[in-house]
Amino acid sequence: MANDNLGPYFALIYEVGIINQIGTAFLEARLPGDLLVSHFGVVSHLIRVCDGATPMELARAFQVAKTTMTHTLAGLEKHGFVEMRPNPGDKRSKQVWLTPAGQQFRDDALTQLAPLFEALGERFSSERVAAMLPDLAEFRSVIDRLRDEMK
Amino acid sequence: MANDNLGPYFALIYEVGIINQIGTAFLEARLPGDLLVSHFGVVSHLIRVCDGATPMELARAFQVAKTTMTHTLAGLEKHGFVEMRPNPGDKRSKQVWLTPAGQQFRDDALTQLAPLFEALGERFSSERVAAMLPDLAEFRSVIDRLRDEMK
DNA sequence: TGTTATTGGTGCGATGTCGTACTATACAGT
DNA sequence: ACTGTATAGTACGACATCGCACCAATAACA
Repeated sequence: MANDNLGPYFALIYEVGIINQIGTAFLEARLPGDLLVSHFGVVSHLIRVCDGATPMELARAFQVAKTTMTHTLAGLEKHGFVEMRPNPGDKRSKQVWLTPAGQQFRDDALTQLAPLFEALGERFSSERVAAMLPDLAEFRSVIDRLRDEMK
Repeated sequence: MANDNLGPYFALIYEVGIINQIGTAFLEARLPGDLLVSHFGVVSHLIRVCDGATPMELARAFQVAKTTMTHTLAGLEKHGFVEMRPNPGDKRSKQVWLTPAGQQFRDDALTQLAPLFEALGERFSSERVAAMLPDLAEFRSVIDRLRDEMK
């Protein structure tokens, strides 16, 4: 592959980086003071994917170091949004369970975010976004596997 | 807009976050020890877009805080990859100019990265990536403007 | 069963990023 | 010209993330 074809890959990395920056800043500006997108992400994952996940499962889901997830979970626990219980199937491990306060936090955040997505939807429809997702997800899956193989 | 349509937006943020994580880790693993993707990005920008850019232009291009760009540029300067000169048109400002060593750094990095993109290209063609770019760029542009308006 | 390698989680130090405050310069309105 | 406001860059402190080292528990295997 000649260097002339590298352009698109770098352009993708660039766009993804910028969107991530703006998106994170956008969301965090509408989240209660000391809560970050990472906190919101974990709570959402517990609701949408599976409650009672282990810290390692969460770290893998968000592709962050396990120490980072420990830190994020400690913050959520301090706010009383999650509860750490021992994992009945593995004494090394734990399970992360959402509390009612955690549910409430997510509901409130969604309410705060609603007007933002309202405005966004008028300029870039959710259908268009949905149409972009399969390719993005496949690309993510490809580099994810590539990463494991080159480990 | 009902909440059922929020899904795609969150999914996009999620995918973008993961791709950013994996992509950054991937690139950084192949960059000389203490150089980061942010350094590579700045040098690339100076080559591809415009040499002699001001720190603020760079900060805006990558959507990072200006203090972050100061830090990144200090690193590049310490390595002798860029040179800071006074901006002839504005005494508050500076200009960032690439040195031959900076050029060399970028060439070397691209060489290191080549096999990676080789492997990637076999599984996800640069044409497919190129096809994704217009929508991503437009989405980026939309949220960028939205951000300014809500400032 | 005993030994070794692997995995889940945490403590710790290093560092990248950010927000705030500050200085110097530029610009706008009078 | 003068005065208030905005902008470019930096210093500093706060903190999120990471890699490394470590321990406990599990898995692999002889």
